[in-house]
Amino acid sequence: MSTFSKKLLQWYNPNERNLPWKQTNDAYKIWLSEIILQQTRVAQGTPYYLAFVKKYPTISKLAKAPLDEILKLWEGLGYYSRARNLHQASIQIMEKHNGHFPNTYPEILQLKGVGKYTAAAIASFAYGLPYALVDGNVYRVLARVFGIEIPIDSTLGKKHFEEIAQQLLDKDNAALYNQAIMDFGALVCKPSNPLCNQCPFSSTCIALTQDKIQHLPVKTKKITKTTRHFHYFVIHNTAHILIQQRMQNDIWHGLFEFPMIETIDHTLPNDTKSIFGSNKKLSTTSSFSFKQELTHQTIHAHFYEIKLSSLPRQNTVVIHAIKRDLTKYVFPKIIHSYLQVRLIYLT
DNA sequence: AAAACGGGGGG
DNA sequence: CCCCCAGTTTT
Repeated sequence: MSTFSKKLLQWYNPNERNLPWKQTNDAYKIWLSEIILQQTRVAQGTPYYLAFVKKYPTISKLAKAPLDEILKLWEGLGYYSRARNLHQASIQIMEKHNGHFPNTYPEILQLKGVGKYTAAAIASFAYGLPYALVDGNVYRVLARVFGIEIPIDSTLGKKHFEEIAQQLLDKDNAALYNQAIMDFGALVCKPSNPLCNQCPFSSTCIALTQDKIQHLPVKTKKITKTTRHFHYFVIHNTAHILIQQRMQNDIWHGLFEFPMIETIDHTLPNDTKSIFGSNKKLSTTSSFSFKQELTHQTIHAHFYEIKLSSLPRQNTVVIHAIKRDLTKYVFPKIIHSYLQVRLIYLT
């Protein structure tokens, strides 16, 4: 066992986080937790994990559930393809593995939504298999302790970190080691203001001794943010309201929204009014605007409430939703925010 | 190899 | 305002 592993496990013993998914050896629950926690903070994911385990205690229950129901429980968590993959993978397991969660790394890796990180996590946590996982914590801890300056978002960097991680792994205690390095990254070797005075590696840490903590790990890609304006037409009569489902190749695939147009700024095109003919209630300025910050874009949503005596016909795209049933549909956060404020006035 | 994919928290 | 979070899939 490497000195690094030894020190890490010594730190872990009295300092480990007590998290719900650590209390089980059930590969299904571990898988569930790992999918939920992808690019998601523990505090944000935990209530979703508890809700999913409660509603779908077994792989079979999850596989039998309709996708809509799973998406509804996922609502608000983001990266909704994770919920679709979760559903697909559960069916995969029922059909190809006879309902038993696969217990080898290559088989686990085949599951939809499971990449190298998640496969290593499940393989080690559920079955004690000797696969070192590499997540954001691992990149940070290794980059700092060993002073690795290869960019973590490069192909070469990823490969390099995976090799180092696998080398350092305590293969007889893979689960413990993998848990330990993540807890250590989350509690001590934090992205900003790491607790170097409590760190067992402080005497040898390259980042600390060479004052490179802010500089490590190295990332090269810069995020470009675009601004988008969505104009939503909240068209309703006494009992119904028009909604439609978002298509793929854009954010919020499969989620619902109101009929809309997208423009380059906050103003509605002049000809928009003609779409609604003589309707006087459509103002060219919205009554309600909400902003949503995403990683790669800023979404401005403008809502125009239009009450009609009779609604345009339903078609393959637009659905006449019953107002009272509106909460059964899955909406993006920004629509949800709007509905929280306005639903009571619309019904 | 790069871009897309949500939402929230921290500095 | 920018970065990060128990990353994976698509382009």
